[in-house]
Amino acid sequence: MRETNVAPAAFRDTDRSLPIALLRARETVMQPIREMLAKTGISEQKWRVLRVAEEAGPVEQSVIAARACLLLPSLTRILRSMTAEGLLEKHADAFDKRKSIVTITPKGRALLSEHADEANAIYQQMRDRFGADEMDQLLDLLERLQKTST
Amino acid sequence: MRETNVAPAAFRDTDRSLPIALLRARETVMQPIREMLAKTGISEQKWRVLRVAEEAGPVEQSVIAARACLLLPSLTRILRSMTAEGLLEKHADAFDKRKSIVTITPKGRALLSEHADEANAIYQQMRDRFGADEMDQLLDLLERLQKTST
DNA sequence: TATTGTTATACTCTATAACTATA
DNA sequence: TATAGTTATAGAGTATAACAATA
Repeated sequence: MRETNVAPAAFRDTDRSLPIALLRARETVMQPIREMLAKTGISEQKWRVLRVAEEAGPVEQSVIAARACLLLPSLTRILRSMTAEGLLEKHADAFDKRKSIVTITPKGRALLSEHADEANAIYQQMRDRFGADEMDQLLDLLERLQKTST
Repeated sequence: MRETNVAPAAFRDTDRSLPIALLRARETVMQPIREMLAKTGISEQKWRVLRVAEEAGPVEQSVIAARACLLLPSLTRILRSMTAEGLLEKHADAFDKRKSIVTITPKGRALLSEHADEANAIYQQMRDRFGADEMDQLLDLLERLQKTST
């Protein structure tokens, strides 16, 4: 199946290592986005939380943590500062008081809106360079990977 | 071009956001690998450095930093502990004394070899679930993305 | 002057465990 | 007993700037 060369460790090239390839691709893709976020003063993680909160509507924290790829203790801290900034609101779930439901505020939405054009322009430029078909294929495959792994 | 809905922020679904999709995919893919690395006691970052050092042969630190997706100050610290552990060696470049060349040691190779089978088995299982064609397509697309972005 | 790598620093995230309160 | 989230803590990475040595 795999060819075992004279080299002691029989690994694929790192370009064909899925975790490494995903990381490198993400670093590349994030570069222009980081420049944009630097201007907003908001961190990558907070940006993800905002995106997820806007998309998911009022949801419990665990859902946000999972979808924004953050651990709950990290999210607790992040939410503390984001609610203080007025970007999000938290309130206890009426049916299960253990849960706290997070909702994006108008100010949070406004922050997203302010940068929507620039963010979409960055995406569009990447799509143009990479190719629209390739971009769609890549996103499809990433989505399918998630589904098979669940 | 893009449709502006009633919703204030006109963003794609986060599933179709390339940075978020890449991050989620990576988190999923890393799960079994993290379990493996936990047993070795080596961190994700060190594992990447080892993989890159083995693949690239003796190279200067900047190359390792770029290929392992680490900043130079982080790499400096990581290399300090990895050379102390005897996994890597560093020596000044003969032609350009500013550069320091990093080389993997037999002990470093041995560490990789010890886990090659398990790592490859994890990869194979993922490939079986996801589909061999899909996996190849995904890796091809990620590689092409890197090239167009350079 | 520019480049390679180191050091210093402040901030943030990660990972884990122990804890509170609800269920 | 189990679950949702918080707190505490240790370790590590990020990001930036200032620096030393070399080119």
